[in-house]
Amino acid sequence: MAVKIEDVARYAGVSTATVSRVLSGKQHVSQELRERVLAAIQDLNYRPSRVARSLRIQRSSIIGLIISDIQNPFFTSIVRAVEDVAQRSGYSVLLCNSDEDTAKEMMYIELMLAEHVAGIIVSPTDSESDMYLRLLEAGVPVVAIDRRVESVEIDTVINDNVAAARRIVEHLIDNGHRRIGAVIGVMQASTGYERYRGYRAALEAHGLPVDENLVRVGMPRSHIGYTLTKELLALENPPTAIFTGNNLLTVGALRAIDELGLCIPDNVALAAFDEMEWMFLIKPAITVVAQPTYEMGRSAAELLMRRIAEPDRSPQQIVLSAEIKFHESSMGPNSAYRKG
Amino acid sequence: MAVKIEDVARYAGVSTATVSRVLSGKQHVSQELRERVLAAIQDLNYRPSRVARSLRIQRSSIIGLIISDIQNPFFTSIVRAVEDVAQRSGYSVLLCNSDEDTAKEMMYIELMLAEHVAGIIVSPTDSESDMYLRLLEAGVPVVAIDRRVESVEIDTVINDNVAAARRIVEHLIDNGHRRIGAVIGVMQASTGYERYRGYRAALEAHGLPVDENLVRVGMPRSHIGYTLTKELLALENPPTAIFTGNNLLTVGALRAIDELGLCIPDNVALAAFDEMEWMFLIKPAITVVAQPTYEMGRSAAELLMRRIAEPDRSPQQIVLSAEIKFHESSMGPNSAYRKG
DNA sequence: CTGTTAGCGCCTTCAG
DNA sequence: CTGAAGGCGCTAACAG
Repeated sequence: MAVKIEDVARYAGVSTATVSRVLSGKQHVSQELRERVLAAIQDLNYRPSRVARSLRIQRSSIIGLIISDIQNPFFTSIVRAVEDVAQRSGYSVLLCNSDEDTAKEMMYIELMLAEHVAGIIVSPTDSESDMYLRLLEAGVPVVAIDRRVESVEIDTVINDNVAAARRIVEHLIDNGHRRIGAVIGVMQASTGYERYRGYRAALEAHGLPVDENLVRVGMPRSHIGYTLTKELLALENPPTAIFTGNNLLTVGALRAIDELGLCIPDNVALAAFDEMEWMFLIKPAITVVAQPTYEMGRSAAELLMRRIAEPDRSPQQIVLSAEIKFHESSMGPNSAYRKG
Repeated sequence: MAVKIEDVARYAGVSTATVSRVLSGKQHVSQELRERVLAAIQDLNYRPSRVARSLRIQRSSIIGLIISDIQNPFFTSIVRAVEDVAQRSGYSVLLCNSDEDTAKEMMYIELMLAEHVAGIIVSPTDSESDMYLRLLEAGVPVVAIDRRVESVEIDTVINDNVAAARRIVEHLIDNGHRRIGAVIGVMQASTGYERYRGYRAALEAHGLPVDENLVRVGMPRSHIGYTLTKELLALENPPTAIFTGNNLLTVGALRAIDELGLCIPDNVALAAFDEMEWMFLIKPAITVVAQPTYEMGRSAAELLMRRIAEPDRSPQQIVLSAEIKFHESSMGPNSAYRKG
């Protein structure tokens, strides 16, 4: 091992500068020398040290990605998208899980600065932190994803949760539902609150009353979804349709409905925020909001690449819209979907 | 920006060596100087460059993780586990998706060597490649995860697929099933083949015939699972139970069963390899093999840490066993689960 | 215990 | 178009 640029230069009978120039391809090198160098690289199986390069040019070929938890299916697509884009542009991805912990997130940011990363994509834990200001001052391109940062103007890519929730609830309304329940995530995360707002907006736009008794809020865990759904369906006058605002809540809702021996959508319709479309695969009768998570990651990564290439542009906010998916047949009046 | 060790040294009135020693904590520094240095670090907000350090010591604080696809739920837990362990030991994780593509995997390995990573965890695409031999020769610790490498003796952490598949099929047999179908992943990946072997072993151990007509093999995609399951259930003499060897295949199988209006487990029992236990959450009547994916990742990462600390030990194979999960009620002697 | 010094491997002016 | 030479920021001998 340890074949370095100097070895290649000596082997090819040129200077290290020439080898470097051939490698970068930025400057002209005579045909002959170029070939000799290329041959030498081949012969010696030379692999330029990215570490040395990073030190020299004061920037690594790594981009940092900070999310709250890779085990959250929502983020896996984002990670994948970021990796795809990064790879295509010659960058690698350093992955960190912040667990919604501000201190951890700060630590990781410090780490990335120490690694001289070319840029950072972060799903911010704290919308008010001044951490991001310091990052910008450090001159590192940063893109926020999925959530807004209030304290600083920063490049951001988010999903239009309000509109998506509104559209899916309107879809239920269009199919004749008048009593629509909601099982949604706690409101402290902006996403939960925004989806609740979308739900309300849909009802109000259609002149339907908002019955707070039909709205159940809880931590996004499947057993919570199960309990809340059972509560809704046990009401004297239960909803004919339920909107679930989160993947895990949907899992629980499905179990509850199954257990009660009810059919979807004949006995009760279900419309869900579903990052993975897994629920949809299993029960096509469910209407889902397919969040453009991959798109979000791609968009964020591409924006970051642009910022790395040309910094000092004014920050940009990209708002993506989600897609509603459902089986035509399963929502019509004569749906044949049966329970076994 | 750009506050370096020299600045700290000057500010504290010491040499860079002293600062370095304080930082590493490896050597003794007088109380007074140590405090002056610490204060200087604080005052100047000094952040040591990991890049320079990596170049100097010829090894970065990064470990590489190569999996086929982070979007595969099986790998997300592994990634998370690796990240947890790495972080605890002061390392970061460089994540790469090989997409089961040998060329891509090789490229990533090259990349990691260029980044001077401290070690690599890889889910090998090709069990016969000599790529890993070259890695070992390069002196970089490597741990294979989830799949074996045949060509080289290498540290490995895998799941006992044969035993797990066998046990879950035996569980079906214990509950009275005699005609058990299998929907499993293609055999080129060691996991698919091993699960098939486990299936056979269970049948043979109980003196049951292996009817190859009841074994369907395909790519691990949900629509394939759907088709294969439909095929099985359309047989003149269909199986009373089905073993699915992969998460996505299970998704498809569930849809097929649902669509045919069949109940689990009354009409047809389902036993599945299920990394996420999602199927289980949705339909508790399914018996699942809960693979210890997080454990696998943790185990692999810890092994790697050990190898980084003390290389030149003879390779080790760690085989983890999976856990069978099912609802007592649905499997008990009086349960509807029993056949006939 | 502390300071001096010589690189780690590469890029990039600056001369030629 | 090419080569020589000086760091990038840090660590690890080696002296003192």
